[in-house]
Amino acid sequence: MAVHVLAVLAYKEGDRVTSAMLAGSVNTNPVIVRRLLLSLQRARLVETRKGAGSGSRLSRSPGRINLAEVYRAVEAVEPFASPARKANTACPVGHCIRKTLNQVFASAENALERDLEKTTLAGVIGMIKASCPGAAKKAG
Amino acid sequence: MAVHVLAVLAYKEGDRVTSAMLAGSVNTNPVIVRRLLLSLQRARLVETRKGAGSGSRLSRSPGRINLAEVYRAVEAVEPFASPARKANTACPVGHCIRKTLNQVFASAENALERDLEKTTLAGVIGMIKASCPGAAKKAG
DNA sequence: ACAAATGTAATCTTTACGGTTACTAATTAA
DNA sequence: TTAATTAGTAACCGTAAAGATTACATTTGT
Repeated sequence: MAVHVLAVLAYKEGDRVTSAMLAGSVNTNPVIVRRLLLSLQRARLVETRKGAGSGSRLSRSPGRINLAEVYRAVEAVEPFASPARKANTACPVGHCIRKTLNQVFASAENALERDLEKTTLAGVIGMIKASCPGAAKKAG
Repeated sequence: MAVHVLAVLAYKEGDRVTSAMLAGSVNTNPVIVRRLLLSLQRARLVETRKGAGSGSRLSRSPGRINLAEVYRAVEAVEPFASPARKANTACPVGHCIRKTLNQVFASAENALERDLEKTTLAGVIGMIKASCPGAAKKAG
């Protein structure tokens, strides 16, 4: 969803867009969008102003925002499940596996982010326009 | 959890291990382990037999099972959230973004799996033994 | 002052995952 | 052949996370 919102903002080329409009595109509720925008603000990806006639816009050009930044901004939980209960420390494997898996998963997540870094928001917009002839220029 | 179970099986070097024993190491319920083992069986990573004195073991040597296979065997949902509701097709971005994001996410997931491929179960066991002096050889 | 937006809290629903119990089916061992 | 052991599986519960919704305070522009 984060990428969707940011893509709309990129599409609007710096115009301020309200959470209600963004919610309309994502087909969700403005409050959901605002909560997401808070995360994106913290990551310095968007700028938001309150008040009449305001809204949000990208804080950088779409070519200078890559999807790894977006991923990190909204990443809620680890992509790999950690068991709810602690492993049995009486078992030698259970006792020591956590540290090992953390290493392996950190490496995998790093590989994921390296790949996401290759795509910018501008790239996403380009792909959308290429794959969808109708998406010419700013509409609703 | 899947990696944990497989690590125990690798640690036991081909001995058959019951779901109750595996559950003991992971500190969970045998039924949970059995459900997981079904996925691993479908992926031809473990062999399981019923009956007294039976249980599960790896169907290949630990050096020939990598974590990408494990990931694919137990992968339940897409790692990237898809919105519950469909995007608003009246918005040009909403209309066409899904296909684009699927491409990007497929690439990212591929990068993830390429990285996981680099680690085998034997590697995991080696890391555990290295990081944890107590994990010498088969205990409980 | 008023209208338009965001920030934010409270609550509800849905979904996924793990946990638990209970039962059936298969296989081994005595 | 009988009994014990073990996996397969269904049914149901509890919990946690994400989104959905409503409501309200706060800020800002006209």
